[in-house]
Amino acid sequence: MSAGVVRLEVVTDSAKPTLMVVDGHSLAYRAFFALPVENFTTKDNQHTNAIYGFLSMLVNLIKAEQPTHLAIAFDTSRHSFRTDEYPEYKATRSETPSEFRGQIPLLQDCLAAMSIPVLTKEGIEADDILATLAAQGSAQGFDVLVVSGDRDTIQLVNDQVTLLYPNVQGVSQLKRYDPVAVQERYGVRPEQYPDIAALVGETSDNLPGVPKVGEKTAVKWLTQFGTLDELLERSGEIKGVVGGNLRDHIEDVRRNRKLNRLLQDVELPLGPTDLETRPIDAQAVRDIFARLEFRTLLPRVFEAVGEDAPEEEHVATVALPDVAELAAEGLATWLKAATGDVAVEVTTAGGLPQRVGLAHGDDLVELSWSPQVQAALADWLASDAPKIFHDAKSQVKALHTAGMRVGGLAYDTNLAGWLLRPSYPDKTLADLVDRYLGEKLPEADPTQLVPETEGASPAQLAWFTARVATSLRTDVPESVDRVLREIELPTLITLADMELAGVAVSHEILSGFSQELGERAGRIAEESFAIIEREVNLGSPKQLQEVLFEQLELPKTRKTKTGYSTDAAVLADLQESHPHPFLDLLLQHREATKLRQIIESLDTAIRADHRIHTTYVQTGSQTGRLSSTDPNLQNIPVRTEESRRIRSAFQVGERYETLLTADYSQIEMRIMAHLSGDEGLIEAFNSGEDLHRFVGARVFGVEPEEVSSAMRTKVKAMSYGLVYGLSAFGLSKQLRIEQSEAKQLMMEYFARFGAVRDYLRASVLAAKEVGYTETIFGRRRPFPDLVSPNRVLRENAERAALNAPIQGSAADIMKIALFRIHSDLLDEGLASRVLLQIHDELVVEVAPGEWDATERIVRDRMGGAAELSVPLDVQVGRGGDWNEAAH
DNA sequence: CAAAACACGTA
DNA sequence: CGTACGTGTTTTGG
Repeated sequence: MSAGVVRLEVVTDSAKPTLMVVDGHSLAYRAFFALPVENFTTKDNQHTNAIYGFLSMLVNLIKAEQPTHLAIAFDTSRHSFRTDEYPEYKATRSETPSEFRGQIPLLQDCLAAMSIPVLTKEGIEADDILATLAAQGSAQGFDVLVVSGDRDTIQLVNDQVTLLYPNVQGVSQLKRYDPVAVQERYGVRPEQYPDIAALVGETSDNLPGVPKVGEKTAVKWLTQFGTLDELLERSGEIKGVVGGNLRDHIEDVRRNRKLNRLLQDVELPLGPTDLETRPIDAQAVRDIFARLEFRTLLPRVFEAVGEDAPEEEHVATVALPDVAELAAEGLATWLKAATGDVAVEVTTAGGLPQRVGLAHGDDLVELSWSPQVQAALADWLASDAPKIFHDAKSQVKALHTAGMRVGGLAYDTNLAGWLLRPSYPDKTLADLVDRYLGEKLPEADPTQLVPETEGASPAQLAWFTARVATSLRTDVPESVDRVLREIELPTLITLADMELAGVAVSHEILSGFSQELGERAGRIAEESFAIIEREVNLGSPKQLQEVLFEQLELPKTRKTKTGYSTDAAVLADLQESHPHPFLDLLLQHREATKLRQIIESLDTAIRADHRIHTTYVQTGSQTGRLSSTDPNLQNIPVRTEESRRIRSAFQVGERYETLLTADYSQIEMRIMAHLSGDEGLIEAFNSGEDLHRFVGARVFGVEPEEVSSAMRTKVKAMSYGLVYGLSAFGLSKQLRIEQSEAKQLMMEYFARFGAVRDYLRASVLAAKEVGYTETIFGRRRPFPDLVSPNRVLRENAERAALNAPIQGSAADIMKIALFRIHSDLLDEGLASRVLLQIHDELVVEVAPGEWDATERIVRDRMGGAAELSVPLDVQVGRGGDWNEAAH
C-alpha cells in the first residue's frame, strides 16, 4: 500500500453488514439551495456549494452509520421512462440551474477519489437504483440505509430498510424513518405511502391529485377501505364534493400510482456485495479538494473513515531562498545580470524608501536606502526593465518623493487579484499567497513586542509577489490582462502623483463655516427641545422614534431592522401629511450637523503643506471606479448653495494660477446609446439638443420647445433610472406619481427608445450565460447570483449586472483620459497637474501661463478617450476655487 | 471595545 | 422594489 492511501476500515458491533445507498442528485440539490454560494466559489469562479454540502453530509453519515457497503446514485437527465409514459412528468420544474449541473461531474470526481461507487443508468432515476439496491440488499441479509430527499422512497422502508430523509431546511439534519416512524408521521404503513401520494398528488412532479384531498382525507379513506384498489372500486360510496372529485380523477390517481412506484428490478453493473467500502486515494482526494478550495473537509474525511489525516504539506516549512545583503557597488552588476521580470518590494518610513528587496527567480538581494543605493538604482528603476510589485502605489509614491521615477511597471498582483475577483477583498499579499499558492506568508505576530516568528523580509516578499504573479498570469483572461496593462498600471502611476500633490484647502474658510453651523445647530436644537418639552439626542434615531411615534403620535413610517425609519425622505413625507414644527427643525438640524461633520473631517485632514492628500483606492469598487478615503474627496457636497461653500475652501495652491474643472456630461447615457445602438438616443446626442428635452419631446410627442419642466424632470429620472435597473415602483416613488403613471411613462419611453430596453435585457441574459459582465474595454465582473434560486439575491444581481458594464465603461474611459492627461502634462514639461478625480470630473491645478496648453490637453484626452457612436461631451470651467471653477 | 445599524454625502 | 462608494454617530453585544 502506498503511503498516501488509507484503509477505510469499518468496525460494526453487529455481524450484519450495513449497505448505505444515497440519492446524490436530490441531496446535492438541497445543499445547493441551503448554502450561500458566495461562500463557496473558487478563484476561477467554480461554484462548490452543492459539492461541499453533499460531501459534508456524507462524511457525517459515514462517521455516524459506519456502513460496510456504500454507493451513490445519480439521475442521468430529466428524461426517464416516466417522462416517456407521461410527458408532463416534472414538466413544471424550472430548469436546473447550470451552476448546479456543473457541480455534479466534480462531485462525482470527488467520490471517485474517495473510492465510492457512483451508479447511474440512462432513462432511470436515482430513486429506482436505490429501490433496486435496497431490495437486493435486504434479500441478501444487509441492514439497508436509504438516504434520499425524495418522498417516494418512503415506500422502501421495512424492517430491513431505514430511510434517512432531510429535514425541511438543508441537509445537515436527517430524520430516520423506520416503519414505526413512518406510521407516526404519515398515519399509514410505508408501503401505503404511494397510495396517499397518488391521491394527494405531487406538485413538484407535476402530478395533479384529487382536488380538495389532502393527507388527512387520503389516510382516512385508506384506513377505511384497506387498499387503494378497494377505494377506487368503491369510490361510489364516498359522499359529497370530494367523492365526486375522486370519481372524476380516478385515472389521474391510477397514473400517479403507476409513476410513483419505484423500480426494484433495474439491471445494475454492481450488486450490494460489490459495494464494499474501499481504501480512499488520499492523494487524489487532496488534489481535488485543493482544486475546489476545500480546506476543512480534508481532515473530516479521514476522521470519518477512522484514520489520521495524512501529513499536510507543511507550508510554514517551505524553504525561503537565502537573501544576500548588497551594497550599492554590487547592485549594478546584479541588475545587469537580472534579465526579465524582477519583483520589487520597497519598505518605507515617513513616506521615504527604507529598504529595497529584489527577487529574480530564486536570486534574492536586499539593500538599505542610501544616496549611493539611490544612484545605483535610479536608471534601472526609470527604465523599461519589467518590474513586478504588490500594491505598487505606496511604494511608487515613496520613490517619487525621493526624486526617482518608476518605469517598466509590468505587473501589480494587488490589481491583478482585484481585476480577477473584484468582489473579494484579497487585500494583502498574504491573502494572495494563500489563495494562489496555497502557502502561508510568514508574518511577524504584531501583538508581540519581540515576535517569535520572523516575518518575511522585503526580498522574500518580492519573491512571493513574483510567484503569485506567475500564478495569476495563468488565471487572468487576456481581455482582463489588457485592462491591467493598458488602463490600471498607467492609472496607478498617475494616482501616485495626484495623492502626492494633494489639494490646497483653506482652514480659515472651513473653521469659520464650521463655527457658524455649530451655532446654528445649537439654536435649532434649543428651539426643537422647547417644542417637545424635553431634551433628546437629535442624532439618535432611537430617541427620535420615541419623540415622533410615541410622544407626537405621528404615523409609523417605513420599517427598519430595529424600528421605524427617521431618514430625510421619510421626514419629508411626514411633514407633508402631518405638518409639525419639530419635523422641520429636525431636518434643518440634520443638515447643519452633517455639513459641520464633513467640514470638521476635512479640516483635520489638512496637512502641514496646507493641502489635503486623499488616498485613492484603486481596488475599491466592483465596477472599476476608484474610491477615495482619508478623507473621501469624492463626496464633497454640491447640491445646495450653502453646501457649495465647502467647495470654495478647495483653492488653487501657491505658485499656481487657477483651477480647471472638466467633467463628462451624461457619460453613462452616452455609453448606453453606444452599447444599445438605439438610433433615437444616438440622434439625441448628435443633435446638440438638450438630452432630456429631446427625449421628452419624443416620449410625450411634442416639439422640444414645448417640453415643460415637469415633463423634463420625468424623462430625466427615467433616463438615469434605466442605468440602475429602476422599476415602475421605484420611478413612481421618486417622482411621487402613481405606479400606473410610472408604468405608462416607461411604456412610452420604450416605445420610442426600444433598442435601449432590448440591449439591457440582452446584456443581463448574456451575463447569466457566461457568469460575468464585460465593459467596452474588457473589464469583467462575475455575477454568480444571477442564477441564484433566491429571488432577492437574483434580482439584486440583475440590477447590478445591468449597471456594471455602463458604470464600468465610464470608469474605464475616465481612467484612460486621466493617465493620458497626466502623461501629456509631464511630456510637455508643464507644471500643471491633475489633483482630483470624482468619477466623471477632474480637477486640475494650472500653473501660470499654462491655461491654454492644459485646457487643450484635457479636452483632447477626455473627448478622445474612446470612440463611441456618440461624441463624448466635455465641460470645462475655470476659477480660483473649486466652486468657482465649476461654473 | 468592536461590530452593526442608521443616516447621508457624492457620481 | 436604484447602481457604485466612505464616514460619522449611536447602539448593541460580548
